[in-house]
Amino acid sequence: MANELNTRSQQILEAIIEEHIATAQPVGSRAITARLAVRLSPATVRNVMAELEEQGYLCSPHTSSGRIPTEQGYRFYVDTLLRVSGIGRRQKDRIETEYQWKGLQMSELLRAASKALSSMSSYTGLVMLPRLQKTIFRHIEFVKLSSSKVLVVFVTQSGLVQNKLIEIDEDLTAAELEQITNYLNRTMAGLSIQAMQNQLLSKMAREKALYDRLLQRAMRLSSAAFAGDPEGDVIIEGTSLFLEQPEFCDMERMKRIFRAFERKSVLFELLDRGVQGSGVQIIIGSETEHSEIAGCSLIAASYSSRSGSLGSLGIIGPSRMPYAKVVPIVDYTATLVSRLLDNDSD
Amino acid sequence: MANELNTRSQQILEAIIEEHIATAQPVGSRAITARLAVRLSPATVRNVMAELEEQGYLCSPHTSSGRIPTEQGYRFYVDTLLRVSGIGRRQKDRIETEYQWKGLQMSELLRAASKALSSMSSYTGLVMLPRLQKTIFRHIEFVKLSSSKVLVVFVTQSGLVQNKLIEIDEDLTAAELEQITNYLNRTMAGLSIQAMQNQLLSKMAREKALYDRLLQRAMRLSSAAFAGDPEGDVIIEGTSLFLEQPEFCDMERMKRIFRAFERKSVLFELLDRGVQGSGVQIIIGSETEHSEIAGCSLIAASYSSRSGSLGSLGIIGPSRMPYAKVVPIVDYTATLVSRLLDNDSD
DNA sequence: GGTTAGCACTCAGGCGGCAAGAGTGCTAAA
DNA sequence: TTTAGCACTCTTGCCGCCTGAGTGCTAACC
Repeated sequence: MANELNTRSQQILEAIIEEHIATAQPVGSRAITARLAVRLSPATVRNVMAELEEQGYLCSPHTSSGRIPTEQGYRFYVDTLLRVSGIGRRQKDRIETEYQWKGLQMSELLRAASKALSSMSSYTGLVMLPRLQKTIFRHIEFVKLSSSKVLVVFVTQSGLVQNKLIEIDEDLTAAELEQITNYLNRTMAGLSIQAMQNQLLSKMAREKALYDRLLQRAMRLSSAAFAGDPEGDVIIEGTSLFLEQPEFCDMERMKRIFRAFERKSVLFELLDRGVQGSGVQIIIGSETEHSEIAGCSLIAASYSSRSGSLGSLGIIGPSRMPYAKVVPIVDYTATLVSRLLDNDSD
Repeated sequence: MANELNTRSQQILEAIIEEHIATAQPVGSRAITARLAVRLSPATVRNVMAELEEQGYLCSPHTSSGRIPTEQGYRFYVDTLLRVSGIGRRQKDRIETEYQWKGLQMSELLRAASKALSSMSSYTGLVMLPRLQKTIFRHIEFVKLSSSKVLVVFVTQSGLVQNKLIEIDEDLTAAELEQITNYLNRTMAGLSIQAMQNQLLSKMAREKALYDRLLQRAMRLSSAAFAGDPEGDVIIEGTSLFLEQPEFCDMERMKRIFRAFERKSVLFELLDRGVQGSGVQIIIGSETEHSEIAGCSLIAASYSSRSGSLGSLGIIGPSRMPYAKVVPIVDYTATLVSRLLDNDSD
């Protein structure tokens, strides 16, 4: 099978996909002739469509209805036909002015980003919280709440604030806590949480009978503080927009999707894939490898701060999605978030 | 119109409502005769049903289909027919063992409660976060992040941890911050956040030209810290369960409900009504005064800690809801949460 | 007077047939 | 290689029909 598509086939495929994106209906040969720059008869278009179906780019829901793109079709479209322009000035302005970005804590900033993604794109916005493990330690503080409870607050380089309640079995004076605080802040600043944990553990192992009682306590306290990094969280906004999509009028499918949203782990895993890569990543349909969200696509881009890549954000919607419109939104939001986090981290 | 219902009418109304709750279908006279303890003919039941319709407790979707309860019907059922038993041992055990309740911070605890409510009831679980204003101040801590940024962490009596980033225009040394911290913790402990704010404001006004420069700074810093209590948040779990309800097969309605969930303010307002009251409150249909969630009912109970009522929690679902099963779940969860918060606050 | 049997009536929902419309595949001509 | 023409397919909406569930009413019954 000659898998090369000539220019005309590509143009027709593009027209079909864009028409389908616009109408959500199977598209017939006639509609394409109207869309195409060159003048072609429906019959010719039909011949090409038959080829495209042969080659797996299209399929028809039943004999004699129009064609709809397959996943392979979308993939080809996204990879080679899609021309992504930069984001428009007006959209850029809208993102920047419609949301309050300044003076937010990281978690609020990320929520605002998710909302912005959703409302700008009319799809569901997703932002994964940074994996704590990978973030850079900046500051720790212990707040004694009672004789057996201590609140640990730590702040990462990029401004993520995490707090955790830990139980202690021995009473510590405020002065001792302060000493421990100072020790940790002095020795651990600049390390990633992961490196810090490793260091703490190895120190504890190495110096089992730790001569310095205070140090010993510091070790124990802080390793308790960092134990159990909560599994990745995802901020989801605009789920109701999913219900707007005509292709999800099937309640059963809708239920599966919403259940996946609730569990979040699926979405986290998908977004996590986008963290490494640069630029906008597009995952189409079964490429997600999760049948719950069959027929959905995810557009993701990673955001970072000076200290490196932190996580990724994006949107999820039906595979029939106006990629040309949506990709710049995701792209710009990611860079905006990165920029804001950089500003915040000093 | 003699609005008094005699015993038999009540029994029949009860049977109709319970049958409808079980089947989600309009119920006919025949089905009722089977359900009823006393032996009655369908014709008799029909007569009574006609009366009940006359009086506004029932209505029929169209001539010659069974009857369904009106809101007034549900209201009567809930007020006078419903016999709520205590929670069963098995359910109690399930709530307590299926979730990790110990050693959680308040926000995690409340999320666990929302999940538990949802999974126990098979409806959507709701928990409102305490209004910060009403909670009792316990401890404040300032963490200096840079020359212009300070992280304020404060803890309430019941263990709610709140942090906020504030910008400062003058540099403060660590020692100064500590002095301010100590001052605030000493003078403000035990006050409600609201009282504290008032006190701060009045102090600032009274002593405009404050002689003590440090005190002046303390005032400014802390009033910035407490400014802008975020409007009430609600933890929602199990929204996908809403899709399971046969009465919401209508996409339009579903969309409206999900939009309300996203905005949260509607739910917060409803839960807030439940804060004052004691015991379980039931809000049915249009009593919610929000058309977006027409046909829904909310079951709520307030939770509290030693320092007083904090907020409320509950579930939301279609008005056709097994109240007898659901009310004890909400009730028990509220007392469980209250108990756990009490344990935590020492 | 309350209760019941009987009966006519109503209405939703399912099913089959029918026509229209959209779209295809194929063939033959340009 | 493209196109016009044509037969064919399949969905969709519509109409009418029937069935079943359920009602309201009336008249008989206890």
